[in-house]
Amino acid sequence: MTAPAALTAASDARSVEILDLVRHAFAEKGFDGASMQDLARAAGMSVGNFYRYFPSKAAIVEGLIHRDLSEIEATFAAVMGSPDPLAVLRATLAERVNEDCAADGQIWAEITAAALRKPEIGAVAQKMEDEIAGYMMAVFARITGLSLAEAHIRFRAQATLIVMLVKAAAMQPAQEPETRSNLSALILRTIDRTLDEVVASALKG
Amino acid sequence: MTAPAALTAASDARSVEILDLVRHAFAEKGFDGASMQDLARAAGMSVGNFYRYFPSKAAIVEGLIHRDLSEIEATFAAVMGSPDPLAVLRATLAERVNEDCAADGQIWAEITAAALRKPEIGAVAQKMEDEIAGYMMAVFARITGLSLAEAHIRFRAQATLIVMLVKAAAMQPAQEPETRSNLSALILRTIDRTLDEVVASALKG
DNA sequence: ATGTGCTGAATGAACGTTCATTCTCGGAAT
DNA sequence: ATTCCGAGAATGAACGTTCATTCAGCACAT
Repeated sequence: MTAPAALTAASDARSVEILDLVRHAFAEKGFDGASMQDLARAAGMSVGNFYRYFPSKAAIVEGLIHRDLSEIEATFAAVMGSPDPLAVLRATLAERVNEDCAADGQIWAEITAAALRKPEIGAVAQKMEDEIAGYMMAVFARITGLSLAEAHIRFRAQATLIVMLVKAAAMQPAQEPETRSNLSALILRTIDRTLDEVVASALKG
Repeated sequence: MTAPAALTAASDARSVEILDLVRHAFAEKGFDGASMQDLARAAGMSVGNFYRYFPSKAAIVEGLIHRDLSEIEATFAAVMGSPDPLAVLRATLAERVNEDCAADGQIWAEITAAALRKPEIGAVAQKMEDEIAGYMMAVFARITGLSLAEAHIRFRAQATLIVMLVKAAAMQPAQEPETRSNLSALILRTIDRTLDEVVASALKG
């Protein structure tokens, strides 16, 4: 039983490598715009071999989403593991909003559009956003001392808004540095206010 | 000279009709996903004739953007023309955030993605967002009594954030009605707070 | 007859996907 | 030490489809 397991593990590791190589090409040309030939070339292999790792184009998008999700999962694990989760959450969000990652924005824009268009991708993307909101609400529960269920009832909108803001910030096109930094600052202030509201609402209610 | 002008005018009117017919098909299949055959069928005409109105796919996207922009222009004209611009602006934004127009969200997602990918579309989209922000800043100048130039310096980020929030709200996927209305309410509260900040900042400084 | 507006079949390129084939190479047999 | 084997990695040509774009020809008004 070790042989097949090892094989799958090796293949999975390779898939992750391929996803990293392919990501840029996908972001640049879009879901329908990037051909399998393009993607195979980006991965440094032939078309046929490429199909051994991803049986379809949609599978690549799903792979990219899962990869992003597992990164975010790790981030939230760090947040939850820290002694001051709220501060770490704030810092993490600040970093994400301030970093000028055009590539991430491009691919998120593609995924957002594809999610609204193709139901199979929409389902995966929806699940991802739900899980992120779930992590965020878990942090809220931890901060406020409320139960997870209570936090889900009270703070779902806040969690969704924050995710939405981070996504929207990443999808913003390139601008003059000053304009951009003013906007980033305002977005961060908005996020901070929303977090303040979560804390305050818990103290009151 | 009247003949060509009339022809162009008639052709422009027809183009607008076609854009309305085509919009839905474009939103459903995306920029690369929608074929010229699809679009011609949606417009109720032959492929060849369709090319007489739009010589390329990018031209259609530009047309859609211009059409949206002129609608928004009219909306802002109404805002500026009213005796209480701030109240009308608030009401207009509330309406836009609450209306569940999945079609608009889909096409905005497509345009956002295409804008990040194709520079020619990005330029047009950027110009559109700049103009919208410009209208909003004009409203801010009117409300606060500041000069247009001063409003541009002070409130560009606020204007951009509000546009961003409205766009993001439209691009949100379908959800349970309660979740959705909670989110809409929070987004509106965030917009209102941003507008409050504009007013307050003007009183202070 | 002449001009005009429109059609939809034709064209060649490019698409996603498949598959017959070749290459690579670690270890079993000699 | 040499040969051979087989399994999985990799190839790229081929398939049927669909794409954007063009244009010869039709109907109809003048």
